[in-house]
Amino acid sequence: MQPKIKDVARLAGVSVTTVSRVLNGEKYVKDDLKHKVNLAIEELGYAPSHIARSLVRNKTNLIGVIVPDITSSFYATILSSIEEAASANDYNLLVCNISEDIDKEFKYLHVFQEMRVEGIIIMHEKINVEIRGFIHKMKIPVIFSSVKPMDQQFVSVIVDDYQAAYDATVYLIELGHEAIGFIGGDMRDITSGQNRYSGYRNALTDRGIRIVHEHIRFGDYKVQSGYEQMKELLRTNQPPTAVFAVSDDMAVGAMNCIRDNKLSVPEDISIMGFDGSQLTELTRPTLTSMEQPIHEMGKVTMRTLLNQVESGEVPTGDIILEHRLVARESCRARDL
Amino acid sequence: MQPKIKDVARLAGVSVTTVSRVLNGEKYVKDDLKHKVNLAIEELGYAPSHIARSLVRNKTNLIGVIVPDITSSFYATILSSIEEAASANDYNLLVCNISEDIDKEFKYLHVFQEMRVEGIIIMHEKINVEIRGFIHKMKIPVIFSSVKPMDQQFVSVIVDDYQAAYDATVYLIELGHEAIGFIGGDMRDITSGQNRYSGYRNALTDRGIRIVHEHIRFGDYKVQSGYEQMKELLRTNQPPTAVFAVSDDMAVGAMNCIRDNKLSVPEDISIMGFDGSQLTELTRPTLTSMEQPIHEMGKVTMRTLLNQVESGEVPTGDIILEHRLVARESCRARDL
DNA sequence: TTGAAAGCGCTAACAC
DNA sequence: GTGTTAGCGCTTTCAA
Repeated sequence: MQPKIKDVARLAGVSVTTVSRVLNGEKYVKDDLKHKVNLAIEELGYAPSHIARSLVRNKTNLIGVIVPDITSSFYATILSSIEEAASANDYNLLVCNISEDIDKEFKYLHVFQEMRVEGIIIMHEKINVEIRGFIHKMKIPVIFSSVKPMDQQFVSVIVDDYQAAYDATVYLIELGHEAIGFIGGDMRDITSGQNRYSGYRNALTDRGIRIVHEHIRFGDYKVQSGYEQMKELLRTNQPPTAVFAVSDDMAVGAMNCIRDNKLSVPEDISIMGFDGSQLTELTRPTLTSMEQPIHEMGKVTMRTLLNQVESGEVPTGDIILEHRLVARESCRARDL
Repeated sequence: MQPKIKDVARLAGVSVTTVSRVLNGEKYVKDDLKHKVNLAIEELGYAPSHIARSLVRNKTNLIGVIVPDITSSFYATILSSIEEAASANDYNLLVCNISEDIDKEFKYLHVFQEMRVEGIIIMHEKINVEIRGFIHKMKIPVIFSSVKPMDQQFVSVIVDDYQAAYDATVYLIELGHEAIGFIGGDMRDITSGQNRYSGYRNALTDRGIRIVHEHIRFGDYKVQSGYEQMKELLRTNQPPTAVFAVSDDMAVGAMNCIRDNKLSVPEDISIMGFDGSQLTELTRPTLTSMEQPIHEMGKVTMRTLLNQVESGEVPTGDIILEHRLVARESCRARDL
């Protein structure tokens, strides 16, 4: 059994209050007593119980995080900067990795509530009615990072998906491409999926390029689906000369598919990714990508949430971060 | 303020004891009372405070995890299976991502102690004397996953690094390679680094192949260092025809370096990785790798730790999992 | 079957 | 400056 404050008090020959005082760095403790107490603490290897403290202070310093897939470089990077910001502010992270498992998300939200976490970060937008309702009832500050659920009540830290996709498409157009394929995300993803798709379409339309339905496919953001959707694009009568995949993972899948079919990136087909994950620099050719400021996204998410937790200020709306196209080797001007 | 058990009791017209009983699924509660209580719980949106429970039950259901780098696919994958196992057993994870920052590790161990976590998983072997001492004093079950610190007192879930490296090297030898380069891990890594290095050396020696010092380099397990060390290997008088990198990340760096120098894998140089991370399937050519059973490693780690937590059984020694060479495209027989 | 009350380890009035 | 004591929200004897 761990030593308690009482044990320290006894050993130091003072009251528990005094021990509590030195523990919490209060003044009004004579130096010699303070010294005795510290000695006792040291000797016993005493560490105050966060549990008991939380109970009386009504404060847990816990933040719950729900990640859809921690093995994805994109989410792992956001998570790492979230963790960094949390740690710097003396908050700890309760992490839940829900791999597509909505039930698990629901279960964890309950756990978060029981744990009395002070805030929740969700990086996942497929929340159903049940979950939506539960979140509202919980009355714990919730913030979405890198995703935006349909519910206008929630605040998200995101990029302007529409504009980012628009810009990415324009970039390909300006490289001379006209047959530009699209590998979108799940269209049930209420916002990112749809907004990126609209950005792509409008960019084409605005530049007077006809939309070819055959060239539009949808995956699930993962490598494998990029591979499969690319396979379909290659099967079309007139395969595109450039493809915009709305995640780097899918872009990598697409590149691999192209290569496995004895074609080359970017010689035969240019590939544009989305996210700016670590993969962009790992592939050969390196991947041109419409990047989200991943690291900043984590930081801003945490900062905004903690601000709400500590000062009660509810953000007035979504926080839009700047997207940025980083040109690497996977896209090039179309041969004319 | 969240509703408390008292509120539920009042609303249901029973005592707190009764509420507690239905909360904990005890018998000896008449059905109608049980029903009333559940109604009150529902109406108030009541969730029992895990904090208060922990205090009285002296049980937190918390496991602390220290990951060196969550953005690495290898650790992320272990972490995800650890999380899965934890969740399945109703434990929650407090995650700390220490990026090389030993102070942060120390800080987190303190936090873990204050939080009264019931067990700690560490995936990092560079523990210093101070940390070692602290861990021993803490008296919380600690288990190392995928790494083995020098201290014999700790138990690790690992593969046989020596044998795995030996087998990987033999594989390359049997493909006809003699000039086999080695990109090792940090040799200050007391065990994995050294054991893999010994495995490599002994395999060569046992097969009567001379060890070429120029062909031996050391990185830090990350992509970038693989790239740089490969650059050095290419600069040698007689570059190797095969290279064994002791992490997939370094292997990918090495492959990229080779490609950036207008050479081909495996035509000019074969590359062998280590770990079996997701990268192996993402690269082109795909990466032959001496794989650790990553997923199982997480599961076994958690299972062993929970067993110790719940039954007090201390594992008698390290738990060695099977390594497995998975041949893909990056290695091939040397042209003679 | 049910309830009263003690106590988990700590903090924070309040009193001295 | 220091100590006494009443809770924080729950579980768990013990008694009824």
